[in-house]
Amino acid sequence: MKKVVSLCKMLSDETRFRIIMLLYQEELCVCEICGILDLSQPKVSRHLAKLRDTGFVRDQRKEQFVFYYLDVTDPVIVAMIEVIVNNISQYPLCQMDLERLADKEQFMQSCKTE
Amino acid sequence: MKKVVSLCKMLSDETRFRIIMLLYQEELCVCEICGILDLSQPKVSRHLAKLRDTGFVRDQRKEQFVFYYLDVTDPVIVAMIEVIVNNISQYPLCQMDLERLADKEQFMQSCKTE
DNA sequence: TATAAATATTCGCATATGTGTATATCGTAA
DNA sequence: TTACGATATACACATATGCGAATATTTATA
Repeated sequence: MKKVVSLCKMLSDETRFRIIMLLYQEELCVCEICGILDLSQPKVSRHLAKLRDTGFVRDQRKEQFVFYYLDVTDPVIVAMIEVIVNNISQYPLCQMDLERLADKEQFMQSCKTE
Repeated sequence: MKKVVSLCKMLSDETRFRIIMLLYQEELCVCEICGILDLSQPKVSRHLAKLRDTGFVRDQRKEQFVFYYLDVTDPVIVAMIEVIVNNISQYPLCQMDLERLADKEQFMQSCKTE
């Protein structure tokens, strides 16, 4: 129960909500997330830290970048997230994020992943 | 999006989480909820007010009692709640609540619904 | 080794949140 | 109309949260 309530807390902030939806698609480094969401790096970084501390994402360094990826196994947690993912078309902001994700190279002015 | 994020905020407090699970079953008056959850009346009342203000429950007076009931129509919201409801067996505290709900007359020391 | 890019963390602050206790309100019954 | 039961609200307080700005840290590279 703690875990579901905790997931809900993570989803109850718009920025983290968007991050979780993005990471559901694929792992991303911090600067990619900043670029896609168009948010400041400290802001993104702090939310990622919170997601990591509560155990919903993990990070892995690759050369100069730190990649974050979803780490959810509990079926209820997964199902909750998937309800949203499967209805993402209802959330224009998130859908824009996904479009920017598809085109992410275009939004990386700070870092050059490629 | 605001709405789902807002639902998550409502679910991110254990007391409200339990209340939502109860009200998914049936409408209940404040003193029944207090009795089942074994929590103080002001605490329950304040959480119900928050749920009402965010539009997830409504209330209706019947004689001396105020009954609260879930008012969710958005399919995503419903689906999110049902994910939890359908897995309620994983959450002992909520399951106890449901057992007490089935037996609710037994826990009404303050008010006498019957 | 010095520098720059990527990321994390600290600080100061404003606001939000949850709680117990006490009190107010409202409807019902006497 | 008074009293009581049911519910809502106010108050005071402690803690949590989110944020921008600045700074620290880490890694790769010149």
